[in-house]
Amino acid sequence: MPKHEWLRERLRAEVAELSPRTALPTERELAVQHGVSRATVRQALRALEESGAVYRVQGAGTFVADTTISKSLSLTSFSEDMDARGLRPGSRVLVADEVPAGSAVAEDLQLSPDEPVVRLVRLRLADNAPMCLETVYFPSGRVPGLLGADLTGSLYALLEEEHGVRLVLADQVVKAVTVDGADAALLALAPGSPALRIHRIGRDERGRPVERTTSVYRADHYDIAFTIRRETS
Amino acid sequence: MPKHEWLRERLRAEVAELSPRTALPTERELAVQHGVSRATVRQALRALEESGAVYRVQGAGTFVADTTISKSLSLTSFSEDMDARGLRPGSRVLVADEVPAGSAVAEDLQLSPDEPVVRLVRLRLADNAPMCLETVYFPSGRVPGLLGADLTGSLYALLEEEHGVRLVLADQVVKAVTVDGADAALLALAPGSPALRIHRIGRDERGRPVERTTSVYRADHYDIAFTIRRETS
DNA sequence: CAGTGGTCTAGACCACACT
DNA sequence: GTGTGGTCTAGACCACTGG
Repeated sequence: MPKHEWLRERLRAEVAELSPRTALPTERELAVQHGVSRATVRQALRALEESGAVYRVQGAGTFVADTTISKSLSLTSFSEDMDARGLRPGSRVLVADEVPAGSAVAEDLQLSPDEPVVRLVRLRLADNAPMCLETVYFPSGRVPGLLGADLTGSLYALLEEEHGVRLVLADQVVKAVTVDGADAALLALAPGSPALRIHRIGRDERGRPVERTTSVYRADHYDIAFTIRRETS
Repeated sequence: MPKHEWLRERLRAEVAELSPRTALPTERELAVQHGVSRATVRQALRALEESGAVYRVQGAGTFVADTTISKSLSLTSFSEDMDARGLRPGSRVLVADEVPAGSAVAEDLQLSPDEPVVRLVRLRLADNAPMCLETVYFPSGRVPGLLGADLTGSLYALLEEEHGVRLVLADQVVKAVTVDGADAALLALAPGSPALRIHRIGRDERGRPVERTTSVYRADHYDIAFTIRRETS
């Protein structure tokens, strides 16, 4: 483990025990205390600042931040998301097949409309209650044999372990909708109930699209909480 | 202007002209070319990587990223948000007064329930059409004289210029709702229409809460688009 | 294997905050 | 003024990619 990571985690633990607005030792002191250079200290502190654990004031010092939600929005699978909320994730696979991409999917995944894609429609459960209706498309070429695997769990783990596909980036669009008809019935909602629709294009480390997901979440049991920062102008 | 910022903007402009996956010069070459040290080059490249303009592969090089939406979600005012969408922002002030905080507002702003807060309810317009219904609370002590100012424009600019309050951080919760009654009428929507409710606690550079806003956006004309990253594990 | 980005060092000077 | 974080340098070694 690199020194800056080690130091970051060590400081993160120490900072968690301190009161907000307490001053940390100076960067030069931390460098001496932990036997590293000041540049390494700064790399560790930069990460803590980005994660909202501390703030820095030029000329004054580094201080413990006020307690906040401070979950920056990060790319997670449904399973991970539910785990973080203390709910047990589950799945009911409604559709699992291979179809031509079609124009909309092809555009999102940067394919030709007649190229094959794996389609997966799942009802996602939290503590056995319907939470989200999810439709996922993958380029067939990136996930050979996927349809033969167990599709009830986390696809992200499956993608990484079985197909060497790491999702590291995603473009998302969040919108409010109302659900009707079959969707409402599947989600155990009255027609006209509000829901969050999240459209996502997941990408690998090189920015190539590898996943296109549309999720519809029950509004009564789901919201999105996160911390945002102002652009440094 | 620091060298790393100058270099970052210079590289950002150059990168914009190149095709995705084109390799940039090596860090050592860039250092020589621009007469700076490699550490400075790395600081500039790190910023470009964070903003999604390039990606780096250890052992291979630095490359131009695929074109994506790549707007990381950042803290913006309604006015700035509409400007970015090419719409002309406007306001109709419905309420502007001072009231006791009450328990809910007091908790969010870390005040006592009987401390005074400035309350502002505004119908926000985009190209003169209703877009969003917004209720804002400020601790009165942080914004003396605010009620006497022009409240139809950007509050963020007003806060910074008149009161030295810089919002740099916000905790947000996004939820889907349906609107009814007076809210629906104000937004020119049929009762039962979907809407995005955004609850925000804005904070200054030290993490102290200075603003509490609840906004209800018309779903038919508003969504949230942004790019997220996977936590580096 | 050569070359890349990732890490780390020891030092210097600057801009800013506080006293 | 003194001390802080912010910037910058020149150099070194490591881990990884790719021919």
